[in-house]
Amino acid sequence: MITITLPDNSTRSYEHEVTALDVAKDISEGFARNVISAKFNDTTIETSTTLTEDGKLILYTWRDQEGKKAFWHSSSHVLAQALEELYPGVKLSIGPAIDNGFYYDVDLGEHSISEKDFKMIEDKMLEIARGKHDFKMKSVSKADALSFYKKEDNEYKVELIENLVDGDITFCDHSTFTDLCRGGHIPNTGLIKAVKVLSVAGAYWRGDENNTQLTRVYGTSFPKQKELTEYLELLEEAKKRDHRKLGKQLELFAFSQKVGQGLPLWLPKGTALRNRLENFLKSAQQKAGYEMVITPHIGQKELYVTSGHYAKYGEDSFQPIRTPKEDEEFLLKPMNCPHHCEIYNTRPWSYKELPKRYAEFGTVYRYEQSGELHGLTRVRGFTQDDAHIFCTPDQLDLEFKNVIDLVLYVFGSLGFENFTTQVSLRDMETPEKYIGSPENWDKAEQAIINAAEDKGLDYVIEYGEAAFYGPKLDFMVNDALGRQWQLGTIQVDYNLPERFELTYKGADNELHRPVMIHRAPFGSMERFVAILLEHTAGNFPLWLMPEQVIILTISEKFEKYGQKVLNLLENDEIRALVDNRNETMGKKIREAEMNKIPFMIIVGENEEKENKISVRKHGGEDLGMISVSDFSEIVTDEINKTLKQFN
RNA sequence: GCCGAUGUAGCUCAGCUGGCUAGAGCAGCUGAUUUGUAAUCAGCAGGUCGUGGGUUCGAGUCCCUCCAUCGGCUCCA
Repeated sequence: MITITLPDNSTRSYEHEVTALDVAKDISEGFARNVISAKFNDTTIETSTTLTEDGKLILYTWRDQEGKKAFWHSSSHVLAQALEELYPGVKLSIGPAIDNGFYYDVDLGEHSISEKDFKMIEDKMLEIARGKHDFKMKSVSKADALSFYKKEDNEYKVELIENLVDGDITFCDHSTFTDLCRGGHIPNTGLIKAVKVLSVAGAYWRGDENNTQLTRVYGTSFPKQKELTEYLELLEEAKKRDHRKLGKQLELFAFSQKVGQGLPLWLPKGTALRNRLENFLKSAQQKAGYEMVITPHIGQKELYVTSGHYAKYGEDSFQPIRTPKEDEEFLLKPMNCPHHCEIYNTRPWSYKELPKRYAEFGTVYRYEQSGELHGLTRVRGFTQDDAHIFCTPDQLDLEFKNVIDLVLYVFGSLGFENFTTQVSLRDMETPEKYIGSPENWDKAEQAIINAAEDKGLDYVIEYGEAAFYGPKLDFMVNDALGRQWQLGTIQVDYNLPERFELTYKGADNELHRPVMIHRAPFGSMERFVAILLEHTAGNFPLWLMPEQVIILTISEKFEKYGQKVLNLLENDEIRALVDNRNETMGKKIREAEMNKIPFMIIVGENEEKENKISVRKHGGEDLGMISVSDFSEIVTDEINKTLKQFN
């Protein structure tokens, strides 16, 4: 007699042992047909797995994330089989499910795959899928598993198996194909009705660039052709929100081969937008007790030797600038903190004067590897909305929490609701990557976790993601294609204060070390604007829009009236321009729509006669004929709705 | 940096297996039109086909170098 508990806490008892699928059938035949994977007592199992003891069973369909995972994991097996058949001698390594599909890393040996081959791979996969082969798990001894892959001369699988415990090793078979596998499959290959090979890329074995580079084949699959088509359409839609495309279209920023790669040029409209963002943060920071500072773009090499940056990045960075003087070297600043430390050091401080909060929109230069550059999200010259807070250890907790509030205020004002917070800690396995004492690291890491807890943030901990001088609390936001980017960051640092010998006089009349918080709510102006573009598709909050209103004259005869309206709007600090070109209304509206201008004002004979304006919102909504002052009120209200004051 | 792909006018794209002065739409300029809610009409101008080299009687098209861009990997102070 075994008792199975379902997610709704209902239970079902059976005289004999049953499979997960049997339980599904017991619930309903229709449901059972849709069940593609299962978990038993929090362990992923096959739907065909026999349950021999009491426990909690969760059954998944395609609608569940776990179901999709099993579906795509199974699809990666099919991909691997197709690759084995098409490219004899191929060596398999790993092939997991990912967010929207799966990949398989393979060593192709002599072969190579390019886009031309995708169709052939897809056809082969579908051919295998149509065979409706069952996925069957079997236990294998470590010795047998090793000899299986040694026979195939597959050093990757051998390495994987060598790290596994004998007794825990399982293979999965379907059709003529066998793979080392932990399990979690759909019942058979026949459920896979639509497949798409999306791209090929190089990927280092075990993610280490010193290892062989394998070929990674990305794909996705669906139980229905229609769902694949919809997914591909979604990808096309996302491309339209690509900040690189919108940035060009809306004339916000540009790149020039002559200037150099990764060095963005901010165009007038982009600069207007960026300045507005900066002013927004400046005013919040002023209220939060920050003081603005300005520091040079270069600093003596010695400055970065002191900070530790030179030892860490010197070789792989922009090389020192030489001067006519022997042995004199300057570095383009890769960050602002050393400069701010030296500002702190210009005079002695009493604990009564702390915290000091130095803020600077500081432009920094980092020699990112060429393959990593990406639009405005990863560049070689960028401006951080940087600040460094120097405080006593007692003040750290409150200061850190206040910074969290500031970041949340910034994100809220810009409509970022779907962000995730990540506590980035050091990797204990590789202490050589970090500077500073373990005690200080412990303190800093604990301070961040405490603050995140107190603020009720829903955070994930990532080990090995810390900066080399300290742990971080990062605010992550996705771009249009779902790639995750770090925007806001807050970091606790006990190390630079030591390296720069920062001190303050305590109540005990002794010198003490301050603690330092590095923080940047936007992260960088470049990346922030990029992600904001992708989120809003260029329809920024009204207060940020470079152009809020465009006045369209019906014909050139109404230019005077258009100018009059413009002046009235300017008096109310509304940013407007007049389109008095000799073009049709249809064309002017079309262009204003494409330029994403939030409000279009149409002026002609009727409006002039009644001393009013006709208003059309971006997107087509008609607000009818109203007075300029009523319109100003509408604009002001909308701005006040999104732009709250910080306090 | 590594793997794979791409690079034709300001923008978006055609140009088949190498063959006569490289095409289109939009944008620009000129003129006509004076316009009522997503493209008025006509004309003109605009490209040493990313760069440098090679193969060939002949290269936008084939090969190599470099540069830039795109998708990944690694990296991300």
